[in-house]
Amino acid sequence: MDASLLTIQPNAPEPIYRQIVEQLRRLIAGGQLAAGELLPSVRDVAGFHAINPMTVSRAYGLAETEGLLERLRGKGMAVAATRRASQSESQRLALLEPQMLELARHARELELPAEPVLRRLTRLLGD
Amino acid sequence: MDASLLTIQPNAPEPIYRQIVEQLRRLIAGGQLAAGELLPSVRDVAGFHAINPMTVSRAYGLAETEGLLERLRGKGMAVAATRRASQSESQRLALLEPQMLELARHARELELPAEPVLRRLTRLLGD
DNA sequence: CCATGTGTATCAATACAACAATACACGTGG
DNA sequence: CCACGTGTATTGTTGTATTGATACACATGG
Repeated sequence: MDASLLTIQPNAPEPIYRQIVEQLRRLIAGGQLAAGELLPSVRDVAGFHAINPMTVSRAYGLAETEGLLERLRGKGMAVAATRRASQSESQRLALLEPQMLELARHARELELPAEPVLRRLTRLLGD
Repeated sequence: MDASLLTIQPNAPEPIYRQIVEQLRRLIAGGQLAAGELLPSVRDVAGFHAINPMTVSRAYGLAETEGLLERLRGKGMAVAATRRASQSESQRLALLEPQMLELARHARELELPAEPVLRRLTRLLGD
């Protein structure tokens, strides 16, 4: 994996270390990061995105606690071996549930019917 | 309008004052809050939701700066008269755009095809 | 007139995120 | 062997944000 594959928005309200963790969670669940695959070093990621190495380290540490990554001493961090394959579609869909719930609530507050929302999302999902 | 119509989650990462502002923006855009309608006082909202009155005041102040509300001295805050009617459907849809973009990005990271996402959202939108 | 209800200015307390600069322990690989 | 590359613990600083407690100015309305 290359450091450029991570999307980081330094100005977002979401803290950087959490952006990284949640992005890793999705990339692993979706199978874009295979089990055993080596991640870029904290210094690589920090250098590429012009952020502090300790911020990346914090993200990696949390991801390890969560069971997403594992430490290979002397090598770096790798996708945990327990993540043998990408999760089922329904499991991955469940990860989107909170966000979809919030979107539905906002649409309701805007008095928006389902149809235009779905139409716009169809385009955005590239279908 | 009644203080109970506002949904507030004190434990959410999103700060309370911003939850209020954005909710007002949508309720006004959707027409659920008509122009001229009087809002509940800061102390009413604060008391009902067990939060600090200053937090509500801050939200009201921001909403006024944004042109959503206007101050009626001695009366309280009311929906700005300039908001004569609910916005057009496309304008309201535009307010959802950032959230829909983020959802699409996450779905892509999860390698989820459009179909199951749209199917689930169709249910959530109550259609 | 004045008690009551508005919003809010002000100051303080707290928490958090990010950065900076080191230093360290460890394993790899030439 | 040993230079190098891993991640990380530590300490301190900075900036920002959120919330809270208090007191105040103002207009209403009986």
